[in-house]
Amino acid sequence: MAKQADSKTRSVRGSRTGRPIMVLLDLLGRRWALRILWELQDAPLTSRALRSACDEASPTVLQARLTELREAGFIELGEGGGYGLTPLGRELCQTFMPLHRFAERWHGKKNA
Amino acid sequence: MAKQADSKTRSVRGSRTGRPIMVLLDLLGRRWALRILWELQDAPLTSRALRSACDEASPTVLQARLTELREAGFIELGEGGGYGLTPLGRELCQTFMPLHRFAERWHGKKNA
DNA sequence: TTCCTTTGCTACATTTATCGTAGCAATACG
DNA sequence: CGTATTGCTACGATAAATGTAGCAAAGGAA
Repeated sequence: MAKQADSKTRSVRGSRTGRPIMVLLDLLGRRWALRILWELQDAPLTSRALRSACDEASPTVLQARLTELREAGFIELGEGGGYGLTPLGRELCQTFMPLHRFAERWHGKKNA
Repeated sequence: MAKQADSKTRSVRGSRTGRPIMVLLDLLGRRWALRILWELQDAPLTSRALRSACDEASPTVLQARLTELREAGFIELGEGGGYGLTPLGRELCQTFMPLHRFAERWHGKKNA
């Protein structure tokens, strides 16, 4: 019931050095990855609720990102269903929290 | 000598709400976007040096990201050539700095 | 001038990623 | 049984990224 691309054979894509920061930047630089983490900050969401939160992004990509982020240890699938951040994932999101304030100021400057 | 896609007609892609944070997450969630900002942190780089720093990514995408990040006001093309962060871009990078430490710890936990 | 190098940037064909719609199996309720 | 959820997948169409090659402009030498 799973495809679950082999994380050993799958190349890192865009980061041939293997340096952790590059691997991370590459992983987070995929479509919807940052957004997914962002949407899970407040509370766990079911796959379908997450899809709604992400502007009805196609389930194909969402599922792909979900699998990747799960393999990375940032999110997990709860027992009663629904995706949530792991402690590690929560740490990661803390790093991006200031981004919100930045985005607001940035938007202001653009329309200045 | 430029194409410079019209930033008024181009849709936001993946963020139909228009909320600044979503626009930002979408912009940064494109291939090589985060990496480019990261590589420019230390010092300005020429387009070719940047390409080398980014594992020889294709100049097509790099040029696309460069244009987008420039329109966003995060980077700029210096007079004597070479791309560098704007003050705003530097602020943005400050947000991602802690990511480096996180990446190291993350890599450690993965191979635990 | 001519030659050589480097700059930012582009063309084009191929490959990969994502989209959008539909639907599956499993589970749970009635 | 039906009906509604859950996570997840198939598949054809479209958009994005790759890899190789090359352009025009600018700056040195000679």
